[in-house]
Amino acid sequence: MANETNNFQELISHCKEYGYIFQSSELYDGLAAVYDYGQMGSQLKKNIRDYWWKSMTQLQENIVGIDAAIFMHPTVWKASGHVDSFSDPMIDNKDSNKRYRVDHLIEEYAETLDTQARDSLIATMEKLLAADDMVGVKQLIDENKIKCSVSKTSNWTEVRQFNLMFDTQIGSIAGESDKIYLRPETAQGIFVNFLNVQKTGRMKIPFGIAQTGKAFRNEIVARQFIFRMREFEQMEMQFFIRPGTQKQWYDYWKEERLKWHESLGIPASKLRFHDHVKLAHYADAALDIEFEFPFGFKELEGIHSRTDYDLTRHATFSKKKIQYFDNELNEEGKPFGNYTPYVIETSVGLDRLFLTIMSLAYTEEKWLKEDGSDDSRVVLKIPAMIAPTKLAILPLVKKDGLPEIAKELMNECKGSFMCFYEEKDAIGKRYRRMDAIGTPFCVTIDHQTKEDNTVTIRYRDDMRQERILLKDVKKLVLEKLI
RNA sequence: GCGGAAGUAGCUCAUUUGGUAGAGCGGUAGCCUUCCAAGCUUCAGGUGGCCGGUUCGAGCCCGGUCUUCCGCUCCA
Repeated sequence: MANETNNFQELISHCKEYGYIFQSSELYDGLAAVYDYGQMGSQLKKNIRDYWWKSMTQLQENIVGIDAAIFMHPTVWKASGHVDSFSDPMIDNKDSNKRYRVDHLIEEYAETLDTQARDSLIATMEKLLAADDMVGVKQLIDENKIKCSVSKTSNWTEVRQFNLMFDTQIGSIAGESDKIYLRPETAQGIFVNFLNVQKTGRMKIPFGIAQTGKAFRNEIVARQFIFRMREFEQMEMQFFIRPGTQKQWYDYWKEERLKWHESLGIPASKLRFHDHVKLAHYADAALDIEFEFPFGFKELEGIHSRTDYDLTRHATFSKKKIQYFDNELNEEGKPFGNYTPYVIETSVGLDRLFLTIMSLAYTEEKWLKEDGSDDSRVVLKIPAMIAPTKLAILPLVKKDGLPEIAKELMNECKGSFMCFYEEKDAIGKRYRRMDAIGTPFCVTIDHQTKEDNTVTIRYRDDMRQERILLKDVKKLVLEKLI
């Protein structure tokens, strides 16, 4: 095509206009950083999820899937480290508008004091933080006249606790003991089920457990459309391995996952690895697979070498033994024996992958018609394999028996893939509508169909048309969906 | 969370000092039967984001609030 453009703002509008994504509760002016998937979007999202699920379970002989609940025992999040490290007390300076983590602010100030005063201050701070005494922490800042490094003033807001986990109550009596969290990651559902799956599935290491599902984070700033939402869906797999082999498996999954993204039609030039410099508390290696979004290279999937951190922590907190007996023989001819498996995690953001697919698919095309006038279209070049609607069935006119033939074809195909029937408006207009929602194939039944049982199939991406036998339509579409 | 900007029909936008809110596209129903949106006719969409204030009168002025965008901050 002569002219193609790709614009993020246009994409967002398009997603709404054609039923892909709506803002949550839009009727009530919306809810920040929460979005709903519409009639087209939910199907595309499902198709992406299904593709992932198939490639991670059905096509893998040593990976099985589970579906753990969102609600989990509160101690899970103590064991995982989220209760302690997922919340930060913050304070803002009203003059410079600079925000500080309170502990960092006080520690920085403490560095300027002599040893004795410093240790005393830090100890006081830690005591107050441990007791969640935010008023006391604020007093401590005031008493020490700690100043902002930018504005040099002590004009502070109150200390506020930003816990990234949402909580709610379970049971009929509200109280601290009933507080449960909405999971901030799906991974823990797999770790706490490690023994269940390993034993009932008679799994042998190395093996993996896959899962897709919602997770929730109370992000302070959530932006960039569905890139960072408060409620989002993860597709992740935890791969359990023998200690010492983590480097090898980390490298294996890193390459496998990159290849997988490329299999979805994502160009290699728009994907890259980004190694984490600062590692999370549980990891001994971590990287992101980044995609070049319209707003820059950002994380699409994380690959983490989580060591035995999670299983060990759950063993400690639950006071249960979480180990695996490895019957395979080592170099000395003896079984590897009992150990706590190491874990390689692959975790994709389904919503981010959705955004990736859409930002690649969204295309505005302009060209000159034969008579010299302008023509244009907006087309979603979603890979046929995951497109929400696969085939549009269009009688050229709505009389002369053409709709009857079309409906017969509809009945033949709709059991095998998503079809769309439309008999209104000029054929060109209908093609444009199908372009806009990303339907890869359109079949038009015309008067010639009645004579020789052929139809026109029209391809979305290049608008090419060819004449095929009516009876071959279903087979041809099915072939193109692989 | 802070600062800046914005919010009028599904979309893109008008409404020149405050005086009854319009158009194009899109949608609907029909005509026409045409293989790439373009003809004709019909109809339906807005308490001007929401709440309050000033005023005889507010889409327009003021305050608050919600949402979005940009920058900062944050993102175990």
